[in-house]
Amino acid sequence: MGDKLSKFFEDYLNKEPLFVNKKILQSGYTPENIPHRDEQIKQLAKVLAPALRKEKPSNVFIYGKTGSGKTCVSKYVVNEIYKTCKKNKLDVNVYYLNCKMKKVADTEYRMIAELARGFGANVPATGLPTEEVYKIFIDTIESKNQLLILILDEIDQLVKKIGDNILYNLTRLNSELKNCEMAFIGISNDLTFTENMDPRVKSSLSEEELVFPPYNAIQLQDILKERANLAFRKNVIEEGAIEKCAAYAAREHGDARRALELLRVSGELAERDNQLKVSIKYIDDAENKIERDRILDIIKTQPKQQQLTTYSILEFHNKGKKIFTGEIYGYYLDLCRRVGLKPLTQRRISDIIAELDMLGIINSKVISKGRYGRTREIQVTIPSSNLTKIEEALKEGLGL
DNA sequence: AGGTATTCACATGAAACTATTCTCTGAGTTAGG
DNA sequence: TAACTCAGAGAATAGTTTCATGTGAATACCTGT
Repeated sequence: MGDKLSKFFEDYLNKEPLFVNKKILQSGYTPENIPHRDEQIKQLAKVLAPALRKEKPSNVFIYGKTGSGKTCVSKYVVNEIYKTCKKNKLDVNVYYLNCKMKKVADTEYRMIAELARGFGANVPATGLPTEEVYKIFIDTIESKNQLLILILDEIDQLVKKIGDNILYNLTRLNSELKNCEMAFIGISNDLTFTENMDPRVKSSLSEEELVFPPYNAIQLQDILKERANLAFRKNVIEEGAIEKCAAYAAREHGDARRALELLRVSGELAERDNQLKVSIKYIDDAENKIERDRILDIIKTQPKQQQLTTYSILEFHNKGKKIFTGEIYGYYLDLCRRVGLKPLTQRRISDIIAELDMLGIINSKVISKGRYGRTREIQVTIPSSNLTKIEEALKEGLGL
């Protein structure tokens, strides 16, 4: 037994890995070269250029679907500006903030607190009035004469959640600052985002606008090839694999992030199977695995009540009938009794079902059954190959 | 037959409540000078 | 008297409950032919 294992490790070590540098395919990586975004880079650079003379550049709004290079390009350009400024001893600072990150910047308080922390202040997670946090933030940045460039990624999410008040406050802050200035780069996935926003905020925040079109399959191929060259050893990718990755991602509005993830996971799977090459079949496997892991992760980290709801839905799904809210609630009540949990109201379950829909675990649509009322018709979108694993995870989590 | 009115079974919204986490403040306590 | 402790007040936030209102179309109910 021990022999076998040590041989396994031995083999593992001697085997040439497929990857040279896996980091290059991971999502946080900012490449040196961004193909097919020259135009956008140039435009953004043009807008931000005044920063090099320490004048406040216009605020910019960047739109585009997920994985169209928004974050990548803005980080890249801003970083270049930062470097140049440092070289010329200009006090220009940049800060990147992702507003969607749970528990970090998804409320007004947390966002300002996070910004303040980013510039060195010490802000507690709770307990202070929001006004106070604003003051701390102002004080910290005002301690130096500087120009700030703030990248607010995915603000549409934040605004959707807590309103556009926060943006108004931010832009207004600028006029209260004596010592320094702030420029904003807002990044949004939602193209219609500014439409129902306070016009005052809109005009001051989106003085300039950039739209990132989605990549097409050919462009995705270029991106993948470039990164694959850096990330993998030479010639480990089978002919056509890259093309397939690109095609899959292109099908989903040209999401480069997805394409890269697909390629990375394919590589990981191939490596695990001791293959010398990443063959095409691994891409299908990878797509399956990504989806399964995503759902499994969501479900495992859900609170018990959500798990119960999900479980109820899956049980009904197995019976192969159409599923409606009322049935689920009934079954859910039953489950609660069995597990010994205090059941929630139907109102709440209704919301939970809507949340599950948002997460892409199920597909629900509101229909009217005429005389027999109005309800949600629910469909499970999990492919059946993944269903059993997920059910088991649920059962285990619930102790059933 | 054709047109209205009902009605069902929830959806959807808003507000209020609960519980938790954390700060700040000031009263009371302690220990050293 | 300075330093420390500790309870209470006040904030932010997540997750719910309560109350109120909305709604699409299958049926029930008319109506005049």
